[in-house]
Amino acid sequence: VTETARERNRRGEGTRLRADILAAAAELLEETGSEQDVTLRAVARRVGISAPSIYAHFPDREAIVDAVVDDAFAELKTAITTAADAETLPRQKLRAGCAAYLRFAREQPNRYRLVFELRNPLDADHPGRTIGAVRGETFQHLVDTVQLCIDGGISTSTDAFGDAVAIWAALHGYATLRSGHLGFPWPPYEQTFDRIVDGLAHLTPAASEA
Amino acid sequence: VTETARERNRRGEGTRLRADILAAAAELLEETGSEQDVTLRAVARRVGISAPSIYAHFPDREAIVDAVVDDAFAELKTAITTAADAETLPRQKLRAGCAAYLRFAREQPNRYRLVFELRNPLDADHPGRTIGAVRGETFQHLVDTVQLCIDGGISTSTDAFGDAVAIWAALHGYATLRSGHLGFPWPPYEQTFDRIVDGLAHLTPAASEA
DNA sequence: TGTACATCAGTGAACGCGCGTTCACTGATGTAC
DNA sequence: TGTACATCAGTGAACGCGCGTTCACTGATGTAC
Repeated sequence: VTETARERNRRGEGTRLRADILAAAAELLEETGSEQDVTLRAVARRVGISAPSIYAHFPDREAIVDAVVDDAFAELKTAITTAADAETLPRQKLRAGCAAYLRFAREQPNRYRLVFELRNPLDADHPGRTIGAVRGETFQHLVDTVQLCIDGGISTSTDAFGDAVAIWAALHGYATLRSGHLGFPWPPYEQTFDRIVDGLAHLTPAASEA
Repeated sequence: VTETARERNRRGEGTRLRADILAAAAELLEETGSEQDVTLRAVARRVGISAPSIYAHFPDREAIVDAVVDDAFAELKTAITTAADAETLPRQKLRAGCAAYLRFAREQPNRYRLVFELRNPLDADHPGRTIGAVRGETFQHLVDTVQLCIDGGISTSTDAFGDAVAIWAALHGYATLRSGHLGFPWPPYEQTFDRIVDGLAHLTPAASEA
């Protein structure tokens, strides 16, 4: 698979290559589904450069994958908060945020998986790789939204944090199983979504909303 | 890492090596966490044989991993059904089965992950690898147990299948996230378990049970 | 305006490695007579 | 009971491959004077 050679960057535009490398790595990851298949040489081939050129922008192969993960998580956070902020009612904020989460996982299943599964933030082999602040903030956003529902009287929950954990787990499991087991007779998408979000957030029926 | 050489099998006991290979592969998988690290040579090293010896028992490297997956799933199914069958009340059957599922995932997280994530039964590259009958039967066991709860009047659900899907997704998500994100401030184990099972199966409070 | 030159954005060849797989083989084990 | 031999359970060396990484390099681009 030979890619078209790319034009050499002009002076001072060396950072453009960095973005190209990241984009190629993300594509490669999404196509192969395996972090280990995102090889330095494969990335270079896709970008249209020689392999050593990558070392001007990343210290080693791992750093590329780390950067892809950081990018992906930032994108996920933006998708969630943007969707939630567009709504005003607590119930709709919660549902919109969760829907955005699932949409990201559905549209880029392998990139999603990498973020949550392959790159264990507490990987024993990589102690420096800690759970990013972005992750904490994103989860906190879910907790806050559940709390909004409680305060708004549309959730009978008494523990926003505990419910947020259950919702996150259920959404994550649904997203990964659904994209992985394509032959399973999945019920309509909305139905399972409703069961998970409404049920685990202890939402009262929608009709009761002011 | 040199392993102790093993004794040569006596005649007619060639199949014992097959079992040793499988056990070594399963261990290796559990330790490394990556299917791709279960190399033919690494397995051979661990068993204490030369690499080519494996070809007497498996046609290629992939076949070893496939066999590990089949073994693991059979084990998981047995764990679930055994736990559920030991109970008589529908509520306890459901809870015991789900608890056994989570226990398996907790004790052998990487083997569990391989079964549900890495080895997509509908992998486009391996069309012959279909979702085994064992998988269908195991999920059906969950559906049946939820139905038992409905029939026994301790669940207000009207759709055992749909609820089983949600429960499976939530358990799977909880299992994988919890074993992967060790730094997260997880609530007590039982609490999340209760939220997921009782909530998604629409169980009535335990006190109402006859 | 012309030109020497420093710098930048890369390249090409090479290294050692572990891998899956093949091939021809070996030596202990059991069996036929 | 003794022995020739077929079979079984493996082995050791070798292959070609793609990998991450290193090294010395090149040639276009911009700039100082």
